[in-house]
Amino acid sequence: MLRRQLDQTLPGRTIVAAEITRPTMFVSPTGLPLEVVRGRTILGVRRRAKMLIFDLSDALALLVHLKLAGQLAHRRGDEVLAVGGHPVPRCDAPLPHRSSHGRFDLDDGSVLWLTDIRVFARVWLLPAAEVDELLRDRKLGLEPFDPAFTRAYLRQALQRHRTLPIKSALLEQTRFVGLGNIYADEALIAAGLHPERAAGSLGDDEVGRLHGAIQAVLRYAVEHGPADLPRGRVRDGAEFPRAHGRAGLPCLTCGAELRRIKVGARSTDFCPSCQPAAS
DNA sequence: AACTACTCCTGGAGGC
DNA sequence: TGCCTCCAGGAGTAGT
Repeated sequence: MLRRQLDQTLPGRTIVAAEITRPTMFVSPTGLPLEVVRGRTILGVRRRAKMLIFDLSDALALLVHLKLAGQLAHRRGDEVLAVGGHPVPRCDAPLPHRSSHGRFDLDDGSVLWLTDIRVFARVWLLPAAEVDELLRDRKLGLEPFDPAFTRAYLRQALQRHRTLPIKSALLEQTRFVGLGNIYADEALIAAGLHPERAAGSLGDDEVGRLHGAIQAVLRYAVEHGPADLPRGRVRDGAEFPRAHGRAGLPCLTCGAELRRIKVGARSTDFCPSCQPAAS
């Protein structure tokens, strides 16, 4: 969603100034200073797993990982051209926010803002030729819409984590990528699987349900934007979030009260009725 | 190789 | 209203 928006508004724009005020947020593996992006043109915006890749002219690239609270907003004055990531600050809030730690000024007067209230987001600057190596080092698994991500692949991936809770296995990025804490909960409630089930204990039909749920959740996220709304509110007509952030509220399917537990130190919301401990 | 615990940060929510 | 405490959460790393 965010990548699609940015890939509509940014290509062709030239960076006239760039600043990242938090040193920890900027990573330059080859020592290139951020200033070298000045005068470079943005050619396109790609995505690999949870990394956004901005291809620049002169064989440079910027990589951005928003982590858990990062937000990118492309603005021209008060006009919002593109926005995505964490919901704080609100998409129509005046920028810079006090947590706006990065800005890229573009040749048409618009600005790409990076705001992160937790300061966990990272921006890498490196030669384009080294992007693949950086991504390879992260040992990322398959994209869930890769044709190779089949039910059989998922079953095999889960078998490698026999005793690990299924919720924890879904967050592991080395077999397949894209699910964070929220979407993992959403995939599990859609598949009707208890988050503490052992990953290796799923039957073929359960793996099939999970496979479909993972793709459905991520397809919805790509088309409609993040499920991350404050306090579990559900957008009018929206399918998500059905689980995450809704502990104590009634299940949208059966009306039972959703529960919150910790799985692998991660907050996990689920429906005790729709997601039984064993099937 | 699989798994757990710890770390990084600080805005915002909730308690009183 | 305002001060205080605690929670969230991706992923790298060290240790078992």
